[in-house]
Amino acid sequence: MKLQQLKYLLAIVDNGLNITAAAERLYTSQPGVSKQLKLLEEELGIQIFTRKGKSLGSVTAAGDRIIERARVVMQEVENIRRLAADYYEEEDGSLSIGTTHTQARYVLPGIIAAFRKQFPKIGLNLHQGTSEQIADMVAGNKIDFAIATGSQELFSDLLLVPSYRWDRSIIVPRGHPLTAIKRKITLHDLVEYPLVTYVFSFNGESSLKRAFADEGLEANIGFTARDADVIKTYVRMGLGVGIVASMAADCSDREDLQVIDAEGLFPRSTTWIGYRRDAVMRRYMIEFLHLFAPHISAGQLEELRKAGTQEAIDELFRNRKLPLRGGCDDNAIAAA
Amino acid sequence: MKLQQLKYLLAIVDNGLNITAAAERLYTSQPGVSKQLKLLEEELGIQIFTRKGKSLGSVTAAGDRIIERARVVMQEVENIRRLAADYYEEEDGSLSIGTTHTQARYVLPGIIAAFRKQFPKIGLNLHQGTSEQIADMVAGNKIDFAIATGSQELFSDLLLVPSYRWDRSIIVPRGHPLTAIKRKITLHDLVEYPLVTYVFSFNGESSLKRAFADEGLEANIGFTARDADVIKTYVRMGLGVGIVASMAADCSDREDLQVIDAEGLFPRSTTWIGYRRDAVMRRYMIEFLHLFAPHISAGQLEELRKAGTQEAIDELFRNRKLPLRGGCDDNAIAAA
DNA sequence: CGCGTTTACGTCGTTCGTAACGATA
DNA sequence: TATCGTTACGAACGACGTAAACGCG
Repeated sequence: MKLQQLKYLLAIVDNGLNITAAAERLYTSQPGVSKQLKLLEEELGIQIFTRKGKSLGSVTAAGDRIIERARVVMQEVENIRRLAADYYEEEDGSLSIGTTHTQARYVLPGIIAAFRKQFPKIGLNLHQGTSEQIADMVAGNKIDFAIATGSQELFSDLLLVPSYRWDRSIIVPRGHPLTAIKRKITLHDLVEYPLVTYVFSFNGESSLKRAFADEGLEANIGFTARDADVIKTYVRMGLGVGIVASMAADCSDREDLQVIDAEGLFPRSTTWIGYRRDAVMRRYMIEFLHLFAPHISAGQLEELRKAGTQEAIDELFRNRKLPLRGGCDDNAIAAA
Repeated sequence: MKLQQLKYLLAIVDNGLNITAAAERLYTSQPGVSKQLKLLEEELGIQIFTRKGKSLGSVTAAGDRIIERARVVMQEVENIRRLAADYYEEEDGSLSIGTTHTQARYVLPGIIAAFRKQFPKIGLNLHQGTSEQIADMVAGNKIDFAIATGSQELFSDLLLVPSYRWDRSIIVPRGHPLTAIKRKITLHDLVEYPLVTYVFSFNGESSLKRAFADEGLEANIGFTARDADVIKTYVRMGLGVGIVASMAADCSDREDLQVIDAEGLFPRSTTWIGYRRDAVMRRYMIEFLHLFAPHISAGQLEELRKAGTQEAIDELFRNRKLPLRGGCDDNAIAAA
């Protein structure tokens, strides 16, 4: 058995049991891949795939379990490489992050700037998508870190570190009637206007709807969009009252928009950062984690590295107060 | 990186950083091993070992972590082989068991006979030793199953399945004064005579001593030995009153010895069988587990296989009554 | 000088890519 | 006939073993 054979095997699986496609992905010849698969199957004495004529049909039961193990092997081999690169003080490497628009646009810029400064030679890839899409990236081993809010159930392969909490903010054009209200805004005030907010994801971003329902009200959702920038555009056009994550209520918006704090109106959300439980983290990855969640001490980071189970992490953060992220000011601080 | 390089690396480590010895163990030439190590270090860009002149001095910090990972890789490769062999219905394989004398001599014979009958072509290796020695066998990956009583703390690498419980028996030569006592024997009766029993292992077989101490008595330990056969020999010679595991109070002894039940006099012991948490079990291994612990149903065996944590197993057996193993009769039944 | 490692080198087995062939829809 | 996998074969590469050199105690 050779590592290459396992690599080829996984490539075949990940390319829909198409050897030709796998060979291309591997930058090698198709007969070579075919032959190595055959050798592997011969050595093991079993069929990993069923054959339909000459083509590969499906994965056998034995194949399934072997593929599972092969992935562990390749992951550990990758871990050995990472360990070595890290001890070598290798300045080579790359960091791939899967996250949502809000994080990518409003939270990460400052953090990434700091990271860049510290590790100028480390490549950075920002993959943007919905929670579901990020989960797919995790499954395909495309990203080192996932950053999202809620949807924890989609990420059972990852260890999730709660990072900060946030409220929503209400944004309206300057001079909007809501700005004339001197007392704290209530949900009753809001139902008077069409709301412009995020598209509800499949899992349950409907916490917004529920907040209204809990007071016996029905929200008047006028328009939903995937990201805060789009929402703001439509708010500027007078389509309604925007409700976005506070982080998205940027300083620069305040020229033509007014931001109204909505603390307490809606449940607080928690944003987490997750990493594969079985992957070794290189130094720069731990540093990134630290930049993103600076409330975690170096000692705790070390504990996290060893933890290995979500329960251990949850225990670490039980009764722990997470930082609260607001808009304008926080981002200014982070960028400095 | 090649699997062979990792294999060589581990062989070097397991042979005290002696490349020559490692090469012999691997049935290959010494320069070959040396070269592959060098190639691996070159590829990784780090030193795994420090050098004292030309000899290997010690393992570097990076090396330590790499070796750890390499062991996982090799274990998973072995697992792939096992899976394949199992699906192939391969009748090849071997089963190595590490256990104590009492099990090897009095409990396992019947079980192994049954196993042999079912899997005549599977090689069987019985390694006998103290708990500590068995723990070493586990560390060196020499055995598939460990069977012992107590000393759980030595086997954190294994998943331990509680299998049965047992009491001690008192054995005396025929006509011994103790046999004249018609009521149930008490510890007070026993302190009158020198006792012949097991050597106390380091961890705490002193449960026997404690049983006496709890009643304010001091046992008169006349002689200790490692196994019941030796103890019985000395009891026959009239050196004292023997206290052994009930399983060791064999039918055949009853010609010249008398066995007195000591149930309740001493705390009950639990014998467990353990296996590596990260190793795939072949079918015959699961079958052996079933033979040894027949109170576990097929469904539970499947659960055990998936469990992976000691907590899950403990949960499975919480409030579960384990079989109680006596002497003569039980063994006769098992052998049948 | 003995022990253990590395270097050198010839041999042999393996892998790889190209090209041709076979099978399937 | 287009697509995909296998077989065939020569070239290049890599692993292995022997022999010899090197370094350390």
